[in-house]
Amino acid sequence: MQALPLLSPICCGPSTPPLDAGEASALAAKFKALADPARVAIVNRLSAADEVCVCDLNAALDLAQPTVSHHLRVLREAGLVESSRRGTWAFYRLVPEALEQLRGTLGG
Amino acid sequence: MQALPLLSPICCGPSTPPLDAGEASALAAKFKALADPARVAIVNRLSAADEVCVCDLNAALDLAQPTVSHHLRVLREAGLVESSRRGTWAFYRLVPEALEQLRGTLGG
DNA sequence: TCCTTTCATCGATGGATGTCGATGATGATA
DNA sequence: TATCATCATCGACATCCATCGATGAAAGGA
Repeated sequence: MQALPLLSPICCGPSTPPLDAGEASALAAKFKALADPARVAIVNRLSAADEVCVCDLNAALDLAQPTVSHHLRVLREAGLVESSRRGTWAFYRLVPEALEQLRGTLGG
Repeated sequence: MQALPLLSPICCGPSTPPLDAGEASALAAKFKALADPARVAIVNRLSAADEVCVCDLNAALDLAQPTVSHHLRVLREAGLVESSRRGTWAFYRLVPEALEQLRGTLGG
């Protein structure tokens, strides 16, 4: 996928078609992954360490374990985080490039 | 509101409380405003001009007029855009500081 | 005054989403 | 093997949200 500047003028005259629907949807999907307080909190915690055990998130988030698992899934499917298992534990970490791309989208 | 780095380590030990719930909600609310393809497309169009007439958005977006009005309201209440009326027409423009703050939130 | 245009609001509806208890899958341990 | 801990999935439920037709408000023109 190419760079997707929202603020850089890749368009528009008054009759120019809007941002390609597929690109708009893809971008919206990533923003949607950040559109929940619990997921913002998760990303915030992940940003402070290389990886974080799900058990720590469960302890920190004041939400039921299935709920945390659901939010992690949303973030994972959006490509913002990735996970790996070591033994019984699952560890999650950010995908910095994904956040950086989203950041680039916001201008600059 | 202070800077809200998601990627900058303002926290966390394993037992550190998560990002303040209020701040997480406020941030999530702004991301939620961008979590829809139509609103991404609107912001994209606004980013290409100082201001855009609602009539142009109606023409460009392939959505019913009340739907566009709804999305503009969401963006307005999130503080990402602002509007003014001149005669019969309403013009919308971005609030660059709001987008810039959101951008700062994503790291960098 | 009457009509048209522009835009916002209202009300209804179908679909998406957050939440959690129950259950399942997998690995560690005794 | 039996048990326990960790985490994902399932199913149900309540709430939120995108969408649109109908209507209202405000301004301009005939």
